[in-house]
Amino acid sequence: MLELKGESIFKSRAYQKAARSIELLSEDVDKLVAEDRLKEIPGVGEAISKKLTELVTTGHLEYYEKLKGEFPPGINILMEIPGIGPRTALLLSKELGIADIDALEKAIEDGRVTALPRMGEKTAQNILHQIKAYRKKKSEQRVPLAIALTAAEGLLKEMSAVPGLRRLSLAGSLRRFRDTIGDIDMVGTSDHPQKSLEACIHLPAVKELQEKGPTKASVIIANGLQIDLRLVENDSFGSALQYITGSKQHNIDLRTRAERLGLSLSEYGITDQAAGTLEKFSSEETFYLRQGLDYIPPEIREGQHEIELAEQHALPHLIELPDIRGDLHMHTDWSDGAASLEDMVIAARGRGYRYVAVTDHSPGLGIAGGLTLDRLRQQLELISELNRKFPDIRIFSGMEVDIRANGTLDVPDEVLAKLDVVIASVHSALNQGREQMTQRLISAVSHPHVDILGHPTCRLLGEREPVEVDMEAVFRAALAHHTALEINAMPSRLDLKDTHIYQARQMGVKLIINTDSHHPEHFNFMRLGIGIARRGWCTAKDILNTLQSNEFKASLKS
DNA sequence: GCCGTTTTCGGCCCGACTGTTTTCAGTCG
Repeated sequence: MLELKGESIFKSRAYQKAARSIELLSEDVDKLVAEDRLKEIPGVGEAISKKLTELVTTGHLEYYEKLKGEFPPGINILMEIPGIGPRTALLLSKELGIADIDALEKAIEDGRVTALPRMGEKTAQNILHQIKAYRKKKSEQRVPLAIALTAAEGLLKEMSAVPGLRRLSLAGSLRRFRDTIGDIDMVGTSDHPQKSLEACIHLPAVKELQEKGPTKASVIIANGLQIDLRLVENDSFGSALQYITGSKQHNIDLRTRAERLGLSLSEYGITDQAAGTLEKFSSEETFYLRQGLDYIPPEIREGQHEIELAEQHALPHLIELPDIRGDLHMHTDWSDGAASLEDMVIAARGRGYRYVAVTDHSPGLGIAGGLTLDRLRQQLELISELNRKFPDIRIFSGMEVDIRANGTLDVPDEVLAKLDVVIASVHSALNQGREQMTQRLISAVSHPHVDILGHPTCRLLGEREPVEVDMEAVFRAALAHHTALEINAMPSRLDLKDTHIYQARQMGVKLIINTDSHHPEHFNFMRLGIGIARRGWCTAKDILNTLQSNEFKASLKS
């Protein structure tokens, strides 16, 4: 609305910057308001801090309501259509009185839109097309990371056969391992960019062409995902990959800093502004190095304080997949898993793990074939037997115990005491209020036999919102009782999420990355867990299952 | 509206693609 009003573009940009900072915050805004610390948020100054305070304390913002009153209704809705920005929205509203998408569709169909200045037939048809896509997309929204990753890797394979293509990499939010993905960005180099691009848009996977220029094309693939492909000269691959990987805020911070050094950054390289010369970079490492910065891993390029630390050579060494020595959450055909206990152990062993925990469901989850205590005793015998059979991997006994609505566990203490690893998780009564849920999780992590809190917020990406809970209070309790919090790497969960991981790690809470495997193939999910742990700035020492077997056992509470 | 080893005023990342005009505005990432 500020843009429509003709206010300085930098004013609306300031609000956007502040909004992004708040999204990345690991603390509650409410808390910062209460403690009068809003101005610590980058991009929040006097004015925005006042407005945030009003919004948080009253649930209402006078400034916003007043602003809204100055415009015809529906302008914001029009701007949700790709291709319609503030100028076009205002034009449509002022000239034709259009206030919603249906009216816009009608106006295009009867030719009123084409009659406007700078609006031709093609523009009108494009908007019509975008309206259809928008209506479809509204129900789909962003796609979970794993789905986009699988699609992207399939596509990379197909593209490796395209003639002329040399280097090719994923970029954008997918490369940064964000938990949900809007579209898939790729960067490549080619000896014949035009020809290669042409070949790419005709790949079997491509369903629809969005746009295509000499160096860039956008297509839609079969599952509805949009792919943006950019081709550059081989010499510029490093700067292009960096630029397209983002994030937006990271790039703005980087370029602002470069400006002070007399340098101008673009996807083509670095221009020395005094000399007017362009220097090209074929790798990201040299691109960062030229600016006096250490290499910054994609997962933490979010415009927090990564540039400052890269400048001081003080970035942490983030955890990597080979650091993981065991997986402590899996299900077998004793409950709802798909494979036998032995096959699951063999799969874990095949990945080079030194230890695993067998954690089938407890009796409370009848629906998931939860183990009766009698069956558990039988399983413990089998585990002893397999421990003798496979001396090169330690098999811990365990259970994923259900946290009842009142915070108690559905397995007696004397049984839990016999197990090596106890995970406690919420599976029911997910709609409890914040107070009650917080108390429930605190009871669980405070329990003397609970080693790990499983999938703490119970979210399912694109399906179910996280439970209402004061995570910081849960972190404090976990810290006090030496209970680890799980980073559940199942594609649909990724729970804890990145900002929670960041906060928990800073507080000193121990974390553990588990796949919650129900099938031997599921152990592959570990790399997703690693990705979001890296987004939370985790090093190997922040994650318990990087420890050696004996050290790991010793680190557990029980 | 924010922010400061150039600054409390005057800057604010930079370029591609489309469509409609004939040199560029609007939008997007």
